[in-house]
Amino acid sequence: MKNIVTTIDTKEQILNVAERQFGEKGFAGTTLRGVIKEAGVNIAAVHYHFGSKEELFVAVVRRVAQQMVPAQLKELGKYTNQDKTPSVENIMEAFFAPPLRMISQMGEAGVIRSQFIGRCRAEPLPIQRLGDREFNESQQCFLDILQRAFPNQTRSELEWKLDLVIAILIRTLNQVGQSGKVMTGNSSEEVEIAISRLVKFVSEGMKNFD
Amino acid sequence: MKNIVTTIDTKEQILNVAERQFGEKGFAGTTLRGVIKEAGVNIAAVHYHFGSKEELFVAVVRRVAQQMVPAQLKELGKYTNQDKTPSVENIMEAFFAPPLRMISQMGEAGVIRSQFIGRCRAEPLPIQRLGDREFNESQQCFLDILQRAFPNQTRSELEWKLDLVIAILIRTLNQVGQSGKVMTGNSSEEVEIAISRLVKFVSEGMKNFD
DNA sequence: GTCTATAATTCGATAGAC
DNA sequence: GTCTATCGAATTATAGAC
Repeated sequence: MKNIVTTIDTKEQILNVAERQFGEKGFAGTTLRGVIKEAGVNIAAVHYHFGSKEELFVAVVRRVAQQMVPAQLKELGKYTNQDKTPSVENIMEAFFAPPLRMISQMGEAGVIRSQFIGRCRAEPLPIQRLGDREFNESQQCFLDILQRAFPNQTRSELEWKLDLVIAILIRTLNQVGQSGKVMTGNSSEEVEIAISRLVKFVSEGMKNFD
Repeated sequence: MKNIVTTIDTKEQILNVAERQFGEKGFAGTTLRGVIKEAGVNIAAVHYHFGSKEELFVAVVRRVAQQMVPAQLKELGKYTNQDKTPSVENIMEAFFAPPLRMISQMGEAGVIRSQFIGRCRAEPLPIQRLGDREFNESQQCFLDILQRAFPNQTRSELEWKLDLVIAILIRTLNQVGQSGKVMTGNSSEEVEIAISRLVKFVSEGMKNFD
């Protein structure tokens, strides 16, 4: 029988530090040597566990997406599984709330996560796609339900609007990553206020159509 | 008397290529050797004319800001110099229109410029500040006039809203940098349509207040 | 102003002992 | 799985001839 209580294993330790440094300095600005120094592990360990710098980045992205995307889809599922089409306010709340609540509950790790998620969309193209592949799984679902809510709008119209809503979420996450606050603070009440502000900010704009 | 007709001088050639490569690959992902290779100049020329990689980046930012910021302030000046406070639609158009019109008129160079401006806000922190210093000169002016238009809203409320509007502009510029199109195309009619869509998308959200 | 040559680091990745 | 040692390549920056 192996040890039950053990120190944080090397692999997870590397992932934690890599998430912070990729988020702070970007992919190109991060060096494996900087990661292993802060993680207190050997340089060869990163190649043993992940293979390369790029595969380490993908591993970090996967770990984040596997927590965030299901939470968004579950929240959205509340509305897709009934006949009545949800209001745009419902849809927007299902979009903003899961990542912001998750991050505020994570404390300091949530600040790091915010910065990493924001950085993913800011990466130059070959790297950015590595993140998009994992995160944009929910995007199609939101587009579908938006189409039901707004049958008068074309698909391409809803696409550029959702794209701007994503930009707003990413910017909000970036601010969390830099200030540690969701607008005014990090308590659950303040996070809920921020969510409702964001929903109000974008909902009217979603309703317009050409 | 010197030559009137001459080849593009080294300094400007470096700036042009650097703007493209910084925009495409970011600061950390761009190498001086890559720039001088594409520019067809010698590696020593960069240090002779600019001093260092970071100072070259600042020089590119300055050249961009010196064209964009005055255009925004001039457009905004139409409304600040009269007693009647402008509508939020007027203010938002003064914010979106100058950069988008400028870029669409620049053709291929405008696509490169879009990508660079978008990349500036995406840079990790020490580099990002180099850009903010030059671009955010107009931000305070927009905040002031928004405060006149919305005396019921607090300063901090207007600040996070303007921050999100900036994120929307940056995202739109990023899309131009990747697709070459302002939403649907690059003709002046299509650009004007895109501007009015963006204005309509954000204006209602600006009017809300707690 | 422009060039060659090179200094001085630093990078990702690997080989091989344990 | 973890370590040391190191390879080969690439980086910014500079020195000095022209």
